[in-house]
Amino acid sequence: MKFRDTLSGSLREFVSIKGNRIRLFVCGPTVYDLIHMGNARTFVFFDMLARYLRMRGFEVFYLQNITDVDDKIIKKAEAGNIDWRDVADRYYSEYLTDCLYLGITSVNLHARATNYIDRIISQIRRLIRRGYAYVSDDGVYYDTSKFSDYGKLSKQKLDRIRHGARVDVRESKRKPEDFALWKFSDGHPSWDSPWGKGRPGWHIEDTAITETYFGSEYDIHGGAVDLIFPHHEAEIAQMRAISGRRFLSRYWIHISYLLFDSGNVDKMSKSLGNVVTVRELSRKYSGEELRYFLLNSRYSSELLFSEPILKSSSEGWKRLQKAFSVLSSMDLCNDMACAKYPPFEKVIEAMENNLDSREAIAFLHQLASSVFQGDLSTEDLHRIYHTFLFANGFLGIFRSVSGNTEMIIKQLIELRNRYRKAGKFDVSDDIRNSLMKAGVKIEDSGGDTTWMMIG
RNA sequence: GGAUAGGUGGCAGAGUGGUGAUGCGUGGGACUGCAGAUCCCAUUUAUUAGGGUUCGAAUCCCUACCUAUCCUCCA
Repeated sequence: MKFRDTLSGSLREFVSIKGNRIRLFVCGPTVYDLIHMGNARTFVFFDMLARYLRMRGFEVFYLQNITDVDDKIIKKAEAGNIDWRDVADRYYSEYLTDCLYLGITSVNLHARATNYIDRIISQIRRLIRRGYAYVSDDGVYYDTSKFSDYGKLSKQKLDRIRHGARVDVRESKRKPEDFALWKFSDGHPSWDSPWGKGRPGWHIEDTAITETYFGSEYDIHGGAVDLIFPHHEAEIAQMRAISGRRFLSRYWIHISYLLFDSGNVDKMSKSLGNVVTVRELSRKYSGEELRYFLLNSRYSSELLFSEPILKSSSEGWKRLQKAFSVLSSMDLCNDMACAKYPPFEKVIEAMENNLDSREAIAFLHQLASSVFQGDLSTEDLHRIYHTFLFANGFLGIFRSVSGNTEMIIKQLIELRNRYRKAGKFDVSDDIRNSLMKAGVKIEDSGGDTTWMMIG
């Protein structure tokens, strides 16, 4: 398997550090608001990656941090006159709700920053001892001039950077590119430290968390492209200064932006105020539809979003979902591992080539067409069904229902067809409407009636 | 000013040297109690522009223009 690695800037064959065990870390949200589709793109992608790796036989420990102490959380708490912990708790739980909706099931551990204050302090102490950090009048800062590889990930040449291009430079820093490890503060929240009361800087929480579970080096670090500089640059500087190793993470995967076409085309972000939340969309679209839209693109390319675009994507999703429903109702072998009918290699080939989920989806569409065209051998049908099941294991784009529900639906459809044959269309239409209300869409074609879960 | 990724049909979006995937949309036909879906056919010269390399370029090189993003809030 190969994918684009940010540090080397090229496609690299993936080799794990320790056999079939993979340690994956992905930057999670700052819990001060609901997540939007741009956030979802990153989280859905890494969910797919973790699931895929597991299906390929790797044992993946997927760790994600939750930033639960941050200026934005504090600001929100002050504005609403509530405790900052309540803000963090609430939006953490909203985040988990959205993840559930999006079918994100692969994270082993969500690590909340405030549970790792001791480790954060320990890391800062080690950085100061090794001469990589200094105490200033408003906090403890990392001295970037001591770390020669600073800027390597983002390919920035520090002498060419325009300081303060967007954010004012603090005078308490020795160099503009130095970053805060600890911010002095008496208010809430604050913790005691050897240098004074305060709260951690943003970058140090991640290395504290990864060191706790992974040690100083691990396999894959993921996030969106806006975290490359300075966040991930800072993480590398912190951990490598402490460990003396060549790497923090062996591979870096960055997800490109979701652009929002709302008249102007910009990246979707809270600070630009052009967000569409997952919660909002959940009223009109299923989590599977949203996943389909997000995974039907290459992670390394920008993806354009607008409601009309999502809607047309959704039409494509319905076609695939229908094919899946048809296959599910055909009484085919359910055991994906069954050696007699292996899934087509094409799906794996697509994924091995830079995690190209959109190529996998395009192939499923080809299979769907052949299913609709008919004239397939039983063996082909088995293999196609297994390919759908296999792909769905990591794509998570198809809906299915429990055996009991399925039985009831089938019986209702049978009943409806009896009324249809008898010409009692008012009754049969009532049954169809009732099923529709329950999210079951049925269609008559030829002599058969097919059904699928929608909405 | 520096850096990164791009510019492909009406729309979204693949494709790194050998007539351009896939989905949506549009027009026509078949099927159909209705609805919907599906199938068939069509959408006939879609690769930002201009140069260059090559038997051959969306793909490699150069120039220009354009878009998004980063340069210490950000998924």
